[in-house]
Amino acid sequence: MDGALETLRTRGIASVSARTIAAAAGVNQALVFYHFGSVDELLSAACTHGARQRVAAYAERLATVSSLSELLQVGLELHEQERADGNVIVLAQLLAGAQSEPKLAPAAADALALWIAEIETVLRRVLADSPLAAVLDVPGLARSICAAFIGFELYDGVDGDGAARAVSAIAQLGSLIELVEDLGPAARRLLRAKLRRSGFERGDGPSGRP
Amino acid sequence: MDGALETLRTRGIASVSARTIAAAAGVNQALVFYHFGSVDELLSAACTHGARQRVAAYAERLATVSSLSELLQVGLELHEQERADGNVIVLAQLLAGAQSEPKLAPAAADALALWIAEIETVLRRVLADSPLAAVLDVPGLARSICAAFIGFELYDGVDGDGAARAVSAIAQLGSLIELVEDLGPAARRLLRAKLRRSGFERGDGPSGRP
DNA sequence: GTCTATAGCTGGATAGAC
DNA sequence: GTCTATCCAGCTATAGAC
Repeated sequence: MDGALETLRTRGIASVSARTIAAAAGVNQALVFYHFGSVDELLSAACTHGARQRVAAYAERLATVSSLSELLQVGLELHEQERADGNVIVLAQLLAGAQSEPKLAPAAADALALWIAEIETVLRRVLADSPLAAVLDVPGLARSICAAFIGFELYDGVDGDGAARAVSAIAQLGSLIELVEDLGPAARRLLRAKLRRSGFERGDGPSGRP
Repeated sequence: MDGALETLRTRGIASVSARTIAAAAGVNQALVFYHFGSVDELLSAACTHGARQRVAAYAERLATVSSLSELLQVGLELHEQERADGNVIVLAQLLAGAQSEPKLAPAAADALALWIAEIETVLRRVLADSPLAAVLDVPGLARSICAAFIGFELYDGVDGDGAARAVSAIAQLGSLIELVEDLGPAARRLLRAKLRRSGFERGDGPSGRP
């Protein structure tokens, strides 16, 4: 599985094969089929395994987060770490492969779900005593953050400078959201009205639960 | 080139080959090498061509946009249209391939640059008489939007429901930003101070130009 | 469990007929 | 410009030795 992740990371979904993976792992190609049945199943298992490891590794760090800007800071750290061990890019490669290979889709969705659940937990805690908690769709935001992260890592692969600029712009946006958090109840009512007028007020989520 | 885009869209970067592309185009496989030299060069040319076409097709629509929520609306339309003709997913596949095949990187970066330039123009116009124009990094935001869009489309391929929820959460965020736009100069000063305190104030960009 | 060997296929790329 | 024919490398998957 480590060989599979390494191959996905360094050679991409297009170059992944039983042979390239076996070479990375220093074993024979036939073992892929003996242990996993097919290359797709190995990729699925490896990706789930890798995501579990990485999410667990970040869970401790994320548990200390108590504000949006801190969460943003962890995101920047994760982005930095990606240059070294590239776990998000592995997920991106699996997602790319899953678009046209349905066998890979469940594993990709599951791996993403692990990250989403973690982000959702943090987000809910961070927004707990914020006026935004009642008005924002936290599960939707968690999904957005994870999806966007994938896009940023792919962009970083072809234009590092551009991606760096994109990341810092998002950091600014985060600060902006914190500013809104600190506004009084009048502005908060204005926000709710505006959201409702735009038709974006969600029908499900924490406040709508019976 | 149309055959290349179609193959990239329906079969993904992992299944793209001179043979599969030629079959999609209804021609012989050898023509790929006669006209483009290699599969990678064909993919690069096709992707640039496709991006030019799509950006041009949306330029007219984007020129009518005069607010953030309208821009958001166009984004939602584009996202819907992707289900039918899937141009962004082609870009995502090329980005995935470019991570480990440097020959594809320039084409992927160029295609993205076309979208970024378009979004940047709209963003600058939309924010022209907003207090946010002076404080936000517009080029960085344009890059963020494009990168995030890529991630959303990939996510949509493995979890349509989750992606839909992510998209509507972002729509909420857009409304939130508009709210901030409508705040008075006091809140604006507060925002600037907050950004500066966080160390996120950009050193380059429109306001810093001599 | 791990290896070699092999079948049968698909891949990039070229030569050469038309 | 487009085709057929071809080379050889690499692919998945299996059979069978150890």
